[in-house]
Amino acid sequence: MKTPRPTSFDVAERAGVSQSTVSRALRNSPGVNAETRARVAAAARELGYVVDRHASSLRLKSSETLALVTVCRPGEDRSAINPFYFALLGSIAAATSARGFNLLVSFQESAANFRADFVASGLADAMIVIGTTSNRAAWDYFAAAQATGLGFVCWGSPGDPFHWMRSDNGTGGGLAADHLVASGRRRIAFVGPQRSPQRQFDERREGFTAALAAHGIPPILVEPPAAADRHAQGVAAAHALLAAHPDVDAIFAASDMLALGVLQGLKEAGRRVPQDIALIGFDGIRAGNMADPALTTIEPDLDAAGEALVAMALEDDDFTHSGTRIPVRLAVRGTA
Amino acid sequence: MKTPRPTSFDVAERAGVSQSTVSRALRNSPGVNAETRARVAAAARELGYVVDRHASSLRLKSSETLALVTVCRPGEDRSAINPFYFALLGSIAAATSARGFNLLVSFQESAANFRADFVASGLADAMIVIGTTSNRAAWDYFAAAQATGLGFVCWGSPGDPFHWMRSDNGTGGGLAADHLVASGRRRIAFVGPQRSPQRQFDERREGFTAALAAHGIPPILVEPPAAADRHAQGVAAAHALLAAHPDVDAIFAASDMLALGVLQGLKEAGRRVPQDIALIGFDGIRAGNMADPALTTIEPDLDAAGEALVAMALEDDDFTHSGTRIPVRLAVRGTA
DNA sequence: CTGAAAGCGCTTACAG
DNA sequence: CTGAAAGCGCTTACAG
Repeated sequence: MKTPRPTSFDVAERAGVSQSTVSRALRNSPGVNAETRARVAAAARELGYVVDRHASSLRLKSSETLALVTVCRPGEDRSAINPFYFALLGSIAAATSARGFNLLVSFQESAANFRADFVASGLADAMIVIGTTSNRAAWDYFAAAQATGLGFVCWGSPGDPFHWMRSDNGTGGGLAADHLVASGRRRIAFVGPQRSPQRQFDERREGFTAALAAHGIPPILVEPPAAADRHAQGVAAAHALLAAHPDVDAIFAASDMLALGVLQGLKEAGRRVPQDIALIGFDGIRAGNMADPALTTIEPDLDAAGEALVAMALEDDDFTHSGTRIPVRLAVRGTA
Repeated sequence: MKTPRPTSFDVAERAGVSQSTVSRALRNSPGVNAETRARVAAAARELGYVVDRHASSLRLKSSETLALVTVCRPGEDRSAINPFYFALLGSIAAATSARGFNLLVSFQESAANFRADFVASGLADAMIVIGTTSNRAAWDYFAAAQATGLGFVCWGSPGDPFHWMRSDNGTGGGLAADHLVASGRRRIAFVGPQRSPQRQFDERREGFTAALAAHGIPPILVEPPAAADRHAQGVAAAHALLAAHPDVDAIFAASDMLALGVLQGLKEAGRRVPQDIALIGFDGIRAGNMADPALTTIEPDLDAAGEALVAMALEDDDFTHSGTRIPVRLAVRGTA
C-alpha cells in the first residue's frame, strides 16, 4: 500500500526538463512549449504521477475544499438523521464538485466531537453548517466559533447572529393554506413547533395563518408533544389534535417527517386521508413520495439550495447573500 | 475572511520559546517541560493558532483523512440516491470521526466526474467505494484504477476483482424464507435482479430459495422490469407478478426500495398486505418504517458495517478482511 | 529539556 | 520558453 509516490522531480528527470517546467506544464501555465507540455504529460502518465495536494495547498494557501458540518440530535443514530439533510448534503456535494472542489463532511452532536477548525487549519476554504436546529449546545458552539472571526454559512435559522439561507417558508405556508381552502377545507390545523428558536417554523406558520386569515379562517395551532424524533412527535400530535378538535378537516405540518407521523396517527385513529382530513407537509423528502397516500408537500428547490449555499460560502466573502430565500413549490400528491 | 493566520513562529515568539518547542508542545511530544507546554498552549490559544494541516500532512506524509466515493446512477438527482447509501455514509462518518480522521466525500456518476486519485494525491490515506452496482462504467473505471495499484474497499459486490465487504445476504434470505413459511405462506415469490453482476442479489435469492427448498417449496422468480429506479421497478414487478401468479401469497424483495415499490403495486391492484400477501424487504431503510404497513425487512447492522469498512480501509493494509460478512437480523414490522 | 537546521513537494518571481 | 532558487508551515533527527 505504501510504494513511495513519484514526485515532480521524477517526472522532470523522465521528461528531460527541470522540475519547475513540470509544475508549469501540469498546471497549464501559459508560456510552455506545446511539445514540452506533451512530453511532461506523457512522463507523468507513465509514472502514475499525481500532484501532491498538501504541498500544492501549502504553497497556494488554498485547499479547494469545502467543509460541511451536519448537526445531529444527541444520541441519534447516524442512519436516523432527517433525510432532508442527507438530500441537502447531496445537492451541496453536486455544487461543490461542479466547481472542482472537494467536500469534507462531519456529523457533530456533542462537545465530544464539536469541531469548527476546518478553515483555521487550512483544510477547507469555507464552511457550511446544516442540520437540526434543536441541538442548542451545537449552535452555541458555532456561535462562539463565529465570534472568534470564523465566517460560515448555515442552512435554516438557528439564530440571528448567523449568515444563513433558507427556504421561502412564508410563501410555502401560504401555498399550503390556499390549496387547502381551495379544495374546500375549513377546519384547518397547523402542526409544528410554536416556541422554538427555529425561525423557519415560525415563518411557515405565519405565512400559513396569514393566507388563512385572508380567507377569514382562524387556524388551530398544535404544538407537537416532545418525543424521540419528529416522526414520533407527529404521531402524538395527530392524536392530541383529534382529541381536542374531532372535526378538523385539514392539517399543514411544519415538516415532512412531522407530516408522516401525523399521517400514521390519523390512520391509527381511523381517519381517511385525504377524504376525511387533508394533509400537507414541508421539505419534499423522498419518503413522503412513498407514503400511502403519497404526501402532498411544499418542496424547496434543493438543487438551487445547494448551489446557493456553496456559492455563498465559497465566493461571497462578505456574505452579502445572507438571508437569500430558496424558492418552493407545492407538490400535489395524494394527501391533499 | 482572509486575515493571515498565525504560524508556529508567532506562537513561539509570544511564548518566548523556539518554533520547534511549539511544535513539540502542541503535539504532546514527550520530553517537554510541563510549564513550557502550558505557556505554549496559552500563547496558541491567545493567538487563535491552529496547526496547518497541509504543512503537517506534507511533513508526516499522512493526512488522517478517509475518502468515500458514492457511485450514483447516471442522471440521478442527488436527493434521489438510495437512502441505504446515505445511511451507510452516516455510519462510515461516525467510525471515521471516532478515529479522529476526516472524511472526504464524492458522489460520482459518469466519466465527467470519475476520480480515484484521493490517495495518490495525498489527500486521503485510504478510500472506500459504495453506491449502486448498476453503474457499469463507474465500476470499470475503479477496476482500472485498482489495476494501477490503488487499493480500496467496496461495499456490495460490484465484481470479483475488488476488496469488499457486504451483508450476510445468504443468511438474510434464509431468515426471510423461514419467516414466511412459518407464518403459513406457501406460494412465495422472490422479486429481484436475476441476471445482474451484483452478487449480493444472487446471494439473497440463493439463501432464500435454499431455505424454501428445505420446506419443499419452489419459489416464483420475478425479474423486475427496467425502470427509472428501484421503486418504479418494484411497482412494475408487482403487477407483472400478479398477472402471472394471481394466487401468490408472499413476496421477498431483494431490497427495501424494490419492496416499497412492490407494496405500492400490490395496493394499486387491490391486494391487502399482509392479509392477502406478505412482504419482506432487505436493507432496513428508514422509509420502510414509515410505510403503511411498516415494512418487515432484513436489516444489516449498519454501525458494524461502517466500523468494519473503515477498519479495513485504514488499518488492514493487506485487506485480509476482504469478504467479511456483516450480520443481519429480521425486523418484523407490519408487512409480514 | 530546548534550539538550529534540514527537508516534506510543490509554485512562482526572477533571471536568462 | 526554461531553469535555479526561495519559501509555504510544519516535524524531527541532531547537537547541546
